[in-house]
Amino acid sequence: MADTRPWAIFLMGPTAAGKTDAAIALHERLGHELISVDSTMVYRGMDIGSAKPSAAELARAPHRLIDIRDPAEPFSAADFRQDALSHMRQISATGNVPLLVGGTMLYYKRLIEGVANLPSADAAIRQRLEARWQSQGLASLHKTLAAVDAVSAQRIHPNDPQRLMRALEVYYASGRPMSELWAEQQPETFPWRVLSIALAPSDRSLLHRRIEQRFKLMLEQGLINEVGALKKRNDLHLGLPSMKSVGYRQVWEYLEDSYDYATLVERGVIATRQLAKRQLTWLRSWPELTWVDSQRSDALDKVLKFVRESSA
RNA sequence: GGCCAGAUAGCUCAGUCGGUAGAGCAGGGGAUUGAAAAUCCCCGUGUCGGCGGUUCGAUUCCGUCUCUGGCCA
Repeated sequence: MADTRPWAIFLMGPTAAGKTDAAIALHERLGHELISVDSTMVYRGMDIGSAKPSAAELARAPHRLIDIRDPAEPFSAADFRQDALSHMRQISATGNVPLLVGGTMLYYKRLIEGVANLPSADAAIRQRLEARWQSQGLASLHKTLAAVDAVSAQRIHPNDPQRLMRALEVYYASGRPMSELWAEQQPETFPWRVLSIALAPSDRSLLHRRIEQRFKLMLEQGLINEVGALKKRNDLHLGLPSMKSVGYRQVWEYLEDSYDYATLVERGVIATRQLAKRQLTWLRSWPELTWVDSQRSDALDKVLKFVRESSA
């Protein structure tokens, strides 16, 4: 039976591979409407370090889900899913094609596969768990989890504070083990036919060079002032997801005199390389993915041609 | 020029009372359900600076040379 679902395009790839330029080209040439899939570009005032499209670019090619949160506010994969689905429905209803572009791979994953019916983050519970971690150690958290949710305790590594605390948070907030709530999640058919494209350089050392150039460019463009302004607000701190972002965290530490300028450059570049590596790990196992080598001079044409032919 | 301290993994260094060596960082691979640009797991052969000597055996001890710091002239 023919697949009658509307098309959606996922334009994925590691940081610094040229996704934004390709998305703008697709918007201008084929009329696709853009939805950002990026956990850092959602924050207002975080422009340079997140490599957010410029105001001029956004005017030419509007991106949804950019600048939708203050850096002090939380944003989650579940929030993303809800927002993205709503925008995708709107776009498809007008007969247009939603083009999702960005490098936050978990967001794509949860968008397609759905999320379990879990309680959302609870600051009070997290604070309590954090305090217990500090006073009694991680092993104690793992032991507690094993008592209330053996399945999750088995799955989560005892050294992984974030996931241990999340599993316990779910238990305390809902009174039920996270593994049970996961098991109740209904498998669903994603209401779009997805064309997945990975834009990435075939040569890792080239990606590393681009990452270094781009981080230095961000510093020239005023990244330190950008972070300085956020720091001056006094309500932000390194514990927030926004301030843990690549580049922001390192500049923050530099501004606190944790290290000198040369070290800032080194750490920023390293953190970005490691991010790119994790993004590539996601991509390698992504089903039905078409790779386009971003270092080819005709990479943009390749993407356009592929999209035109595949989703016609 | 003299004296002293170094020279070991891509980097910083530990170590071998003589039996060919291991941490951190970097790098690579993987996981990934309301923090995900986060968080976590796995992966360590390298003329132990060169050349001689002693020794069954030298990266380790001795000599010498080279280089790099520091101090003295």
